Amino acid sequence: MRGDSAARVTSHDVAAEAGVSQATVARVFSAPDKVALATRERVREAAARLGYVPNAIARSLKSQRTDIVGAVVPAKSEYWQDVLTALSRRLAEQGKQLLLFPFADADHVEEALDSVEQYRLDGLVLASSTIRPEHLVRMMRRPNLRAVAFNQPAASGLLPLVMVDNDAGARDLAEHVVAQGIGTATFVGTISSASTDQIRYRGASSALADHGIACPYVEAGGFSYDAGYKAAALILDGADRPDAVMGGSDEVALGLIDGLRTGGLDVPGDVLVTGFDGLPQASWAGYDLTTLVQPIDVLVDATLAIIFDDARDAAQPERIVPGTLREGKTTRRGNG
Amino acid sequence: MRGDSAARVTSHDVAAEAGVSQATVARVFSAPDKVALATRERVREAAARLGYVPNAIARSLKSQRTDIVGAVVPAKSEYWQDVLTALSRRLAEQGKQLLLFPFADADHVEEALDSVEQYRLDGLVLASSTIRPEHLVRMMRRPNLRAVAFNQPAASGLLPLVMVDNDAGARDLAEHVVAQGIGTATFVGTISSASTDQIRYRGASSALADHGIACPYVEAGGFSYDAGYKAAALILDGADRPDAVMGGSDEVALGLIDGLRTGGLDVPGDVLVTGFDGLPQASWAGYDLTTLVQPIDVLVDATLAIIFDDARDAAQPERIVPGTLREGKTTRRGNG
DNA sequence: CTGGGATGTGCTTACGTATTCACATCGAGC
DNA sequence: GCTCGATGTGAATACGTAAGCACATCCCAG
Repeated sequence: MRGDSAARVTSHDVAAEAGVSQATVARVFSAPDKVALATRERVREAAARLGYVPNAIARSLKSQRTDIVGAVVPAKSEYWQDVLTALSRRLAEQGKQLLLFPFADADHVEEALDSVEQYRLDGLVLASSTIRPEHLVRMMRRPNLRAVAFNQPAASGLLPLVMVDNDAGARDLAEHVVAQGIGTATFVGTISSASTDQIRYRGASSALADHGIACPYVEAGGFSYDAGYKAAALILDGADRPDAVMGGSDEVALGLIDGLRTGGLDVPGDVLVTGFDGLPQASWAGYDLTTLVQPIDVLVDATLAIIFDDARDAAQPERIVPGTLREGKTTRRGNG
Repeated sequence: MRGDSAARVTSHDVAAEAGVSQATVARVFSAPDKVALATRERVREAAARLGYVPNAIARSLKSQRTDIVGAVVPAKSEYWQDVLTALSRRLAEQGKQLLLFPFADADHVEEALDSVEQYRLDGLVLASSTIRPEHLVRMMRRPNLRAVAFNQPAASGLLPLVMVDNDAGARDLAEHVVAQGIGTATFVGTISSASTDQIRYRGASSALADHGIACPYVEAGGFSYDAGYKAAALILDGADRPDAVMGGSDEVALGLIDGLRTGGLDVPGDVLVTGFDGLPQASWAGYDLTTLVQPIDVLVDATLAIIFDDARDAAQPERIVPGTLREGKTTRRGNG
């Protein structure tokens, strides 16, 4: 009466128990309508009695489909955690799973991709604008793997691409702060080599330029709250303090707000602040940040559509989805 | 010259290219030291030429090991996202992967577990105190699957268990606020049926009782910032406002702070607030929350040790790890 | 020289399933 | 009563790898 009674039950065992062939058992679980009702029930009962569960590994080997989508993402990031949550939820609805390949920094992407290639995934989401082009090209070359670049402008032309309209979003934010009547502005980017960062800065600075406002670029050096917090010192120490500070991401912007406030400035009284992404935290009452909200569900759906739609011969799709301006109190001048 | 040149390269192809047997190719990739140096290099070169990558699916089928650990977690939660980040990072270091089984609410756990059983995972982390005992028992019964309950006191005796010392942590927080000289307190729990919530409340209220302070329980109704924010109204509307509010989790506590401040109270001037978990956001300067920091890396290591250590016959391990009190300004009375 | 352990490689099989092919059965139409 | 299509089932095979076993070779102690 040891606990190993249920050890390793296979479709063969069920077949013996039900008095049918293994092929019939397999059909009951993968194409039930091809089996007569009476047989089907007999098999189902036998399976239940034995505690049989189909082996997904063996199925994958045979069918060449894993029902698993991989995601290569930075290990630490609020934004990507939100994306992954949405992605895995949507996959679960389709009976598929998400396999995570986190990387600590750009130098470790290589290792993550090594792992990716071993699993024969149905699809791969390449996240983070810090993944280098050579990595993208490598994934492009893998047969039978649909890789999609997510919010990664640099992938344009190399891989199917899904992203929010960073340029338009940055312009919207810039126009919004201009409408508040600012005279000077500074853009605090995340990491200047990131392609999203570049586009956002270009969009914002060019929109500001249209109104005759210059917009120097300051690099926070990371995508994090801490990077933003520290970058606030650069603003505080600067010769002339800008009327508005545009953060390259919400995380940086939230750090900026706290850094500026710690330095004695009032936000939005002394300085307006904007973010980008639309994190949940940006809506927290303590911040109520003006930001560009990414429609994550739409982006995720578009990504999965590219992975699973059978239009294999279609040209490289490129889906650019507009974001939504969220007006918070960090750009509300005065209290009236 | 179509792109399918590299389609489906197997160890047999490499064997042919290198003039050896398939077995030798397999050995080169799984036990290199069993192959003569010259042969090894010849095989490696042939593999590189053909773009061969070992098939993890086939390997798993043969070796009965997937090198994949699953995690059943609530889809939306800051805390669990932090845990998953730590877990996946540590797994990646060991060349293993994390497969995500998120569930929207307790009613959908069943479906997640159905999926879990199909993949022959090396181990499973059962998260969230909202998973019901019957689910735990079900996983306990699966052969060849090491399931570990993570921060889920209710699993005690059913499954190996790893958790922070919720009771001691809650007591520490209570003692700390008592030391600030409070006279009354209220505990705002997350969901009263959650076992962590019960232990934390009991620990806090019993420590307070030792000092003659009563501690009513209020349920926020969720694990989120929003739940905490709304619960603040209950405090504000209450007959006599407590000197201290202890949140059942950091997320709830952060919501509480903003809710109380929106209601016109000063934190910590009018009310002290504590949390529990030690989220990164709790350290943000805008909040600087006093909380109990969970040593997530330690918990994760303990979890993986249970999954991968071969002491299969050992009694159900139960690792209870102490947390650390983090003193922030939300319990710092006065400014001197 | 010879016997025996060490080393390196090939042959073969098994992991558990999905699917093709063949075959048996059955009902309907002439 | 016989043929034909439809339906249900079984036998056999393939997916790509790991590993046990057998065997050949080589080196060194006797």
